[in-house]
Amino acid sequence: MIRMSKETDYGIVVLAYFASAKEGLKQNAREVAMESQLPLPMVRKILKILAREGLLVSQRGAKGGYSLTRGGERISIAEIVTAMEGPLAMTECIEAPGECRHEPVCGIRTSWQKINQIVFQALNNMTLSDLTGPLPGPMGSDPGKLVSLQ
Amino acid sequence: MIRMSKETDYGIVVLAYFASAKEGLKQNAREVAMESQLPLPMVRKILKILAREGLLVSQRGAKGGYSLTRGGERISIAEIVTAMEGPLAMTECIEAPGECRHEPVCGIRTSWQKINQIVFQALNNMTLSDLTGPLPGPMGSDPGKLVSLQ
DNA sequence: CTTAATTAGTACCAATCCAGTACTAATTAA
DNA sequence: TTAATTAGTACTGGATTGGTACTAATTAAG
Repeated sequence: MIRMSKETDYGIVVLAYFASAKEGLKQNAREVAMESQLPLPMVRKILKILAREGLLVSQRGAKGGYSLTRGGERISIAEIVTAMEGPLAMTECIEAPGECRHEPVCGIRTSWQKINQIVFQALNNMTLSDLTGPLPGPMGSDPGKLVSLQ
Repeated sequence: MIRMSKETDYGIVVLAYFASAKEGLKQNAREVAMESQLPLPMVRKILKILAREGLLVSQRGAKGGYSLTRGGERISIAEIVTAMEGPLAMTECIEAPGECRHEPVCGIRTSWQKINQIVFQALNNMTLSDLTGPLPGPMGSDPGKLVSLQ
């Protein structure tokens, strides 16, 4: 199954929450967990990752917390996915070239790279702001470009 | 990690093999396993699924085997993925609406549907023939359309 | 200076999922 | 009738994942 891990899914939910809140809002893990209805230990784990990867800035100590490093319109979904789970790699041969023992006789590795790239671009064309914008309705910073896909 | 399961990956490899062979070629599981360098039991399993899902036509009994039901240019990658693992669902709430307990308070489910759709369209725009075409070099029935994505 | 609150880092665990295998039944060419 | 082959299903060991626990480092406030 081609599926987002729950961790990544939650990461996007958490970031969408920050993006939809007042610009520059700082909140601690407990507050984020409350608001997003996600388990606190999980939220802690995710916030740490997002801070380490530079999508959130953290302040340690009492009255500490997290806030977005940039506006939601400047954070793509692809970037979040990459932060949570490393470079997008839909097959083993994308992530670790040379390790698949079929690689020498596999005629479609080049094609996998293209498929991977297409999916990446699709995720890269959507931003956090697109998620938190007015719903339902047209979405995306450039919906026309996306729709032209079909 | 957003990754194809090995089963799906192998399914695409196997189908690409059929598509690149002589039009209408019929081969049994053993032959396919030999050619594709994949484990025989796995190949058997995959061929069964692809036949059940209508991408391959099977002939049972001695001298039986499998062949493509259509030309490779009429089989999309999205179709293969769907055959191997059911409808593309990047999150639980896509596959089983109503089961995620966060759904009532989740502000981004509609967006997930759009992301899912974009990825699907990306995979739907690429066919088996695109995989087996001349490599290396430009690929796809309409490379320009794909490239315009960036 | 001390304390309490908070993030950072790491290690851990149970449950689920997945790649791969095994076995039996049904079908068919010879 | 036999041998070859696909159809269907069940099983398993190992990897992955969702989630937790614990300790160290940092900092605001009294």
